[in-house]
Amino acid sequence: MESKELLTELGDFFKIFADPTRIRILELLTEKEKCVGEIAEILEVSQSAVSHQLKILRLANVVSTEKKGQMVTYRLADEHIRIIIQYGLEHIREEKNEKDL
Amino acid sequence: MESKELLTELGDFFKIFADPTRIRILELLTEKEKCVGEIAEILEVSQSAVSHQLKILRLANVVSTEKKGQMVTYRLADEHIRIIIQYGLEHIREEKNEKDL
DNA sequence: TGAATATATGAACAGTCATTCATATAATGA
DNA sequence: TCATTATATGAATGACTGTTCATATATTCA
Repeated sequence: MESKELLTELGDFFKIFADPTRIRILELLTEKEKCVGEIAEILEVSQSAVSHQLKILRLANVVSTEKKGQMVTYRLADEHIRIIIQYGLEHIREEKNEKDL
Repeated sequence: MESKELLTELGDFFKIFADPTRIRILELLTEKEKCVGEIAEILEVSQSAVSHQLKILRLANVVSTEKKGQMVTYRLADEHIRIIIQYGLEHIREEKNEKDL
């Protein structure tokens, strides 16, 4: 059995993905890096809300940033993030299929 | 890009794992099925709190149950759950290793 | 330098959620 | 049937969190 502390950390890690705005941002970045304004426009979420969520993703080391002039580009920090999202999507798609039988 | 609705569902799915008590229960069931009382005792969480969380896991189809007399045995519903927990654990272990360099 | 654009952030508010407490339901055994 | 044991659940509460609004910071360009 893993320690309570480690499992709490694991819970915190999954918390990152447990919000519609954040996971939409991450899935969007799966395709290609994007700047804040683009993300806000594509997802139709206010610039402020996006920026707040990006900060959370940044602090969790789930995205990395690069400043180009006055714009800031965000991208996924590593391949794990992509894989976890993909696996989660597969899971709920299978769940949906099972319901349809 | 996936639909807003699907990604919100995905967020809800990850929400299941985003709580210390729930993920501790799930990780405990990774090893072997257990009844409510055992779970509460091992994790040192009140019977009521465990039962409330088990209900959430049940409704999310993440665990399944079997009643034996007055006891109710809980087990992981499918292999996906085990895999997701394992992958998440690997991720945060790697993260820890990177910090140590 | 001043205006415009891009991003970040603090405070406040509303909604969500996990635990506790008390109690209900259900099954067993005497 | 009555007491005991195992589990479930509703209400209340405190804590947490995502968005909005206003504003700050930083960069570019005229």
